[in-house]
Amino acid sequence: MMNADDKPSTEVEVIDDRILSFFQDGVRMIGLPKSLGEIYGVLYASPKPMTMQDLINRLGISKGSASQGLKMLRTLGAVRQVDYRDDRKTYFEADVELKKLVGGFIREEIRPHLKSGQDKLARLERELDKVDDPELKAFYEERIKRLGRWSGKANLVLPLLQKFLGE
Amino acid sequence: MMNADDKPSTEVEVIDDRILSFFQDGVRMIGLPKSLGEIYGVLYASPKPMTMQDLINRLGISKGSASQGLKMLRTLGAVRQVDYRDDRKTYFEADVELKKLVGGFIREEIRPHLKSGQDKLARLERELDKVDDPELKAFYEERIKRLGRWSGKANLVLPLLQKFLGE
DNA sequence: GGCTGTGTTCAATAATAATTGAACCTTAAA
DNA sequence: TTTAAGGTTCAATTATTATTGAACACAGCC
Repeated sequence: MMNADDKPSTEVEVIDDRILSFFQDGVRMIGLPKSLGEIYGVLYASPKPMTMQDLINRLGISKGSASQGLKMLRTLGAVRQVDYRDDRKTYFEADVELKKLVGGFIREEIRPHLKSGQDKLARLERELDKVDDPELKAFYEERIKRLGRWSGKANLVLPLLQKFLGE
Repeated sequence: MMNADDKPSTEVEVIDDRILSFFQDGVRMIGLPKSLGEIYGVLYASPKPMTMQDLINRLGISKGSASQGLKMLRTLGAVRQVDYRDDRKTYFEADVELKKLVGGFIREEIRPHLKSGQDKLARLERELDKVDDPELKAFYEERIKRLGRWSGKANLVLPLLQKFLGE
C-alpha cells in the first residue's frame, strides 16, 4: 500500500497511496487478490505509462507477482500495453473506462460460473425423472425450476448492467 | 458436498448433492465461504425444516461451523428460524426469494464497502488542494472525479438491480 | 442443587489462496 | 555466440481465511 520503503513523503505520494487503498478495497469486494488492486491503483494514479520494474519498485512486490498481476489485469481489460519511448521495455497504463472494467469482470469471472451452474441445472433436470415419490418429485421440481429462473434472470441482468454502467 | 459418510445411495441423495454443489459454486462466485453454500444448499433441498444437528450429520461439519454458518445466513436473510414441532430445538428453513437473498447480500457485503470507499474519496478531494503543480493537479482532479462517478453509478444501480431481480 | 441437551464463542489449527524466487525463454546488443 | 535485460512460469513458501473443538451459557428436567 505504501511505497516500497513505507515512507510516503511528498503530497503526491500521499494521494497515490490513498488511491491505491481505494482500489485495494475495491478488488477485495469483488473477490480479486489485493495485489491486482494495488497494481491497478498505481497505474490509475500515474500520469505516465509505467514498466513492470516501476511497479516492482513502487509496491515492493516480486517480479513474478507483477508479471502475473499485469497478465490478469490485461485479460480483464483493465490495463493495456502502450507504445511509449523506444525501449525494449513494455509500458502499461490503466484503462479507466468503467464499461471496460465491468465488461471484463463479467466476461472473465461471472459468465464462466454462470455457465457451469446452468450445465449443472440441466443435469439435475434429467436426474429428476428417476424420483418415484410424486410429492417429493413435485417439491424438487419447484426448487429446480426456481434455480432456472434465477439463472435466467442473471443472464438478463448482466447485459443491462453493462449497458447502464457504460454510457 | 456428500453425506457425512460419502456414500450417496438413494436417488434423492444424488439430487441433494447436485443442488449442494450448485450452491457451493454459487457462493464462491460472490466470495462467501463454501460452508455457507453447503448449509444453504441442504436447506434449499429439504422439504422439511432442519435442526443444526441435522446439518452437522448431513455435512459432517462441526457444531461451531454450523452455528456460525447459520448465523451468517440469518443475517443475510437467506435462512430463517421456523416453528416446527414443540421441541427445544430450533428449526431452520431456506428463504428462497431471490429478492431477499440479493437484498441481504447487497446490504451486508456491498454497501459497507461502498460506503468506506466514498469516505476515502471525500478525504482524497480535500488532499487535492495541497498539490501545487497545476498540470498534475488537473490530472488527479480528473481521476478522482471519475472515481466519484463510479461510486455514484454503483449507488444508482444497486436499488435497480434489487428491483429487477425482485418481481 | 446437579445433570443433560441445545446453542454460542473464540483461540488454536487446518485448509486455501496469494506471493515469491529460481529456472527458464526470448531478443537484442556486444 | 556470448551476455544481459526483460519477461514468464510454476513449485515452494507465506499469508490469509475458514473450520474446529473445548469452554462456556442457558434452560428445562430429575
